[in-house]
Amino acid sequence: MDVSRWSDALRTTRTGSVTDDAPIRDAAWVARCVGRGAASPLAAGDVAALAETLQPIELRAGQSLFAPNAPSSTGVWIVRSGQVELSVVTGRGRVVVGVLRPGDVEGDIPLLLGLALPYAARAVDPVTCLHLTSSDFEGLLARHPAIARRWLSSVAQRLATSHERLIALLGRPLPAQLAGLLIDEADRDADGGEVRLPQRTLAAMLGVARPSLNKILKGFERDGHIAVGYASVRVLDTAALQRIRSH
Amino acid sequence: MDVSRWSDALRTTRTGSVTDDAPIRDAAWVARCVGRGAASPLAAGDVAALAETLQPIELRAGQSLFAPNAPSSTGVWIVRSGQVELSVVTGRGRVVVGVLRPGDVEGDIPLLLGLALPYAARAVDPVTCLHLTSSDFEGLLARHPAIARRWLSSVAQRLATSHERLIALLGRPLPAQLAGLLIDEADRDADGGEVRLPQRTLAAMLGVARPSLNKILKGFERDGHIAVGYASVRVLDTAALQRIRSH
DNA sequence: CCTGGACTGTCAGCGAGGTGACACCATCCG
DNA sequence: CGGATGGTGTCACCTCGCTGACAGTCCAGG
Repeated sequence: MDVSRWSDALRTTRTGSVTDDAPIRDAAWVARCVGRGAASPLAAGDVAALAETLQPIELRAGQSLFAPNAPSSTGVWIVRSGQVELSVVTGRGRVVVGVLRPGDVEGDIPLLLGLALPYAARAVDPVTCLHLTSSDFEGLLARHPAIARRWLSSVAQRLATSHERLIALLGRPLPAQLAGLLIDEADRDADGGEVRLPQRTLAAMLGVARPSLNKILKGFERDGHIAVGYASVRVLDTAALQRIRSH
Repeated sequence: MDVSRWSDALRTTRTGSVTDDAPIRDAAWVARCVGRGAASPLAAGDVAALAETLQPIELRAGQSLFAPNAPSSTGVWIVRSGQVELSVVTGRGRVVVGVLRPGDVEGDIPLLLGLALPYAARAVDPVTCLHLTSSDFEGLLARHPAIARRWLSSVAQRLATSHERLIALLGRPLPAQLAGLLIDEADRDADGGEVRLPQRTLAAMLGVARPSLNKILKGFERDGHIAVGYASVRVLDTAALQRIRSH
């Protein structure tokens, strides 16, 4: 069990060089990733303000970003590399709400609403995050309307994804659910089509027992739709999975 | 089957009186309902701009607001009274994504993202909506930062609700799911504790067969936790349901 | 190189929930 | 007032996925 706090994490220092442009590169990357760009382009000033406030943080595999129902907010996290698992322990075992990939944002909703998140965040593998403190985030939103507008797109996107997930889970047989999950996760993967998560986690994402999931997985593998490896699934035939997804 | 378009609906006219203050009342109501007020209070000018653009629309029970995957957006809907059901027909029957109550907003996400909604919206009972056209909505966001900020809170709230719903559904036995659903829906009800939806709809909200749901419902009724009526469930013992919800 | 911890593969038995069908009741509307 | 529509209550049968367990496999760290 990992009870480490984010404050234990290595907060990388950048005092080495006056001409270090890493902050600007990070800010530009965030500007590309968060929300839809077309709606509201960010001006140079917006990106510069981001660059000033973003703090890179490195996390080891297994380390936790925040605990469930943490009373005070820990600020806003933007994943730069690696995977972060959002999970809840319920009556019957663990449930995974989602897995953050590079470009994903977390921690802004509790700030906007003044509520605590019901789930915990844990690094699945070594992770680099960009971090905003609560006050920096509020300052950015208040002083940079373009950023606020982009953030609106970002949250809207997450809401649409969450709705799609609900639809994909409700009242569908397990093979259809799993096919949908594999398609979505493989699609979000950086290099094409590999889902690097243990079956235990995949099962928790569907709220399902691991043996049940394993049975379906092996079935897919026998039919040549996927290749199952150690803590990894590679999608070979997306079209076939799409057929299965629609029952 | 109802194939009516929203344009068929009665668009109530308000040309009768010069001193008609209904638009202002509606706008003030929207200002109270959409997003968290504390974060960003709306100025008189913001409310006035809302009042100018909000168009009241009446819908009969069963009428549809928009079809699934409608290519062009139909604008933003804010429910003033009545209930609107959001549903998808999947491989195995119908699934209800959510039910809109007074104060709920729909149709803004496709505008913000340029995507179509995968589900259909249908009035469950007679409904009054306030409607914003796409361009009016975009104008409001662009020219009124306070409204944009409030809208951000509104979308964030919906995202938090959607996450909670995922957690409440994943890997939980049906009685726990149903108890959670009844608590949430009764809580959102205007007068305390009655859920005015047919069992068919409740079943579709959980992605479950109606007989299964009926069995659990009757069990709850036998134990005195709820009273089951015609197209309605009254919650009598919230504490008992909460106990069941947590498995 | 070896050992511990985590992940995978599989099984038999069981119970929750799906299926399809049918009788009955409430409400609405002509 | 009487029929149409749609909601409720219930059943027998059967499938799917859960339970708990155990053996095999991978791999990081000492």
